[in-house]
Amino acid sequence: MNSVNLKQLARELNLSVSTVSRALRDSWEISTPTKQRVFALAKEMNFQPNPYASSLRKHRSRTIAVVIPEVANNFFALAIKGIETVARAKGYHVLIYLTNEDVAEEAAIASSLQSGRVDGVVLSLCGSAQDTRHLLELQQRNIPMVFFDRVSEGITAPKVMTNDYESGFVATEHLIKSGCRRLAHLTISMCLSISLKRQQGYLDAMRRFERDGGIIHCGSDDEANYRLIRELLAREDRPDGVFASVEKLAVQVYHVCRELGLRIPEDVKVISFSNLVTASLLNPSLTTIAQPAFDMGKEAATILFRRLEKKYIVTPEDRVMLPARLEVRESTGAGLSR
Amino acid sequence: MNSVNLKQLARELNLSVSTVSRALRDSWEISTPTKQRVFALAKEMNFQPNPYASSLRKHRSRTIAVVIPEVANNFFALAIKGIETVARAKGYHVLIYLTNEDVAEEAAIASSLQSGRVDGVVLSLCGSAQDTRHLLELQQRNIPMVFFDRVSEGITAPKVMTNDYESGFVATEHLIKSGCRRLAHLTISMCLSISLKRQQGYLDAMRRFERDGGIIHCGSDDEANYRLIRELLAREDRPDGVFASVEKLAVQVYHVCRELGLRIPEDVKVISFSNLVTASLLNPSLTTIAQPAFDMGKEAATILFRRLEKKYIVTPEDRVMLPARLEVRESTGAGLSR
DNA sequence: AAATTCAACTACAACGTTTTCGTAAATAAT
DNA sequence: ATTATTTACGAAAACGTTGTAGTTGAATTT
Repeated sequence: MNSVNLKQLARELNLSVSTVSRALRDSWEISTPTKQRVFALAKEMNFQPNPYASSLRKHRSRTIAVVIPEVANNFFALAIKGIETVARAKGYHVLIYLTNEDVAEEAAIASSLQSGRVDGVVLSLCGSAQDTRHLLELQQRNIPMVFFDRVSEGITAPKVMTNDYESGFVATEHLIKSGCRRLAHLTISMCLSISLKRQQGYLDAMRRFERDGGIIHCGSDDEANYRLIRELLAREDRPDGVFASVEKLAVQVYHVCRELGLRIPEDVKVISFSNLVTASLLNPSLTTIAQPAFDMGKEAATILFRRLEKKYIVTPEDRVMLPARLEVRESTGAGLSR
Repeated sequence: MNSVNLKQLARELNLSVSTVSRALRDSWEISTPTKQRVFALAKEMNFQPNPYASSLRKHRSRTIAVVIPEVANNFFALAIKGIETVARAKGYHVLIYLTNEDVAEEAAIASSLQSGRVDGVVLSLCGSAQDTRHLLELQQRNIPMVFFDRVSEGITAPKVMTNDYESGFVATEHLIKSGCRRLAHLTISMCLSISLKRQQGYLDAMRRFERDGGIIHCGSDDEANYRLIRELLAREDRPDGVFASVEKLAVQVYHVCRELGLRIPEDVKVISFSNLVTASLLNPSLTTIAQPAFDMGKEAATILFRRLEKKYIVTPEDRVMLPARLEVRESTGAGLSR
């Protein structure tokens, strides 16, 4: 426990508690010599104001929450880094909550955040069935929220996202232009707007270039996903191009291809949304759509702080779009020389 | 703001604030019918106790801090997941702080934690020069700490670590038995005990098997590291076996080898401490020493909570050792068939 | 019948800050 | 010289919860 408090400082200095408090906040009501005495003693006694007393009194915690589906994923890890960087620069603290892609956990977390523990929330939705009541309740408590990447269309709040539709289109187009005839799209959720947009980009590109192909609906169970992908690639009429909406699925495609003896890119071309640092070192290197994860985190946090400082008014159509980048590599046929 | 509080509940129920408080904590002093009335109304009004008032009064925040060098790294990401899992199960909240491998930032964070904001800290040291005064100060404030992976030898606190010396020895031995004659060890810090232990394992294995080789001291500047590694591998008498102490450096070895046209494992064999999920998919797949990151996080958090519940007495030599696993893959010559 | 115990509640202070409202002395304005 | 203003501080009331120390009225014991 930190036991040095204002009262002790005040006693030692023959001042009142309020004077010491004001002096420490550099109030103009306090004379310079007094301030100096207070600062000196506070430093000497290593005074640290009790954040809970302060939060209680001021109704502000200088703390935000980050709610994400998982952390062992370079995208979210980088986003956290972006958020934490901005937050610490602003003197805020960052609480982290993992939903593990489970809407029930997400709801429990949202509910616990109604207590006023945090001044605001940065979040990315989980992929399981989206009932957003728990988030609406948070919003009704006037706790500002900012979404990033996996946004909710049903909630009026700032959203930081990538150009998912275009990226889905471009990814598909790239597969087609690399010579694929039968495609498959591996998606992670039918509830997330980003998934639907990527999927729509895929479908539109397919129609535009008159190709065939289906959509495989994967979930959060890795083993089930593996079986689905294996089944897909073991079929007689297997696709010769696979577009994975998240890197986890692309990794599984690689494993399945190894197991089935399929060559990438000769037999199957692969492209994926991904922020893997090792994409270029994979065998073969993986063509990716890389999102600016760190910047998305930074941007989301920046918007949140602007809201907290009341310098920001939320409009219904309030979104920032940070574009993803296509990085062409061997898995779609580039530089086949080995 | 959450404006429904005990006072409002009490007024509504014609009870005193203290009775409502006790009823909600299910005290035996309150009759069952009263409790039921209180519970019912609390639920109806969606009452959430103010955590800051409670923390102020009880001198306990039900919050812990996790202080780590970085998050965009599978080891730390998994450790966070382990910590968060245990913490949430215990009803605790997790604050996250990134030191970015900078001891000054680490000190600033430690200092801010002296305020009593958290009940305890789980931490892994940064790799830059270790002056641990800031941590000792935290300890003097009676804030329990538990180290994991990058522990401090100078501080009496529980430590969760891997068998770094043995792993360093085994990794080196594995390179030697794979046919390497000239080795090199890439280390990240001369201040971290884990680095020194891995290095000592390397040195002892070298002496034991009578091989030559040096140690390259890398830092936190990626570009400088790249130059160091490039210089090492461009030399006439370059090593034919490289043991990287962290995955970041192994990835750079791969890049340098590409650039220089060196073949792995034919020209250079590579082994690294790493938790990369894609280790087996790299070109060639990377032989790793994998640490049980998730379990280390869980274990560290578990110990911390035992301390917080006073069910734990710290002894000077208080450490849990979770063994790392050697995963042999192509980068050290296994299964050369492609 | 008086004293004791007990069950079920209430009053109030405390936790450490911040903020509102004063107030005394010093200075300036009239 | 009197009043107004300014400067520099203090007293006390919040913030919402919890713990200690009562206070009832009823049940039990003596």
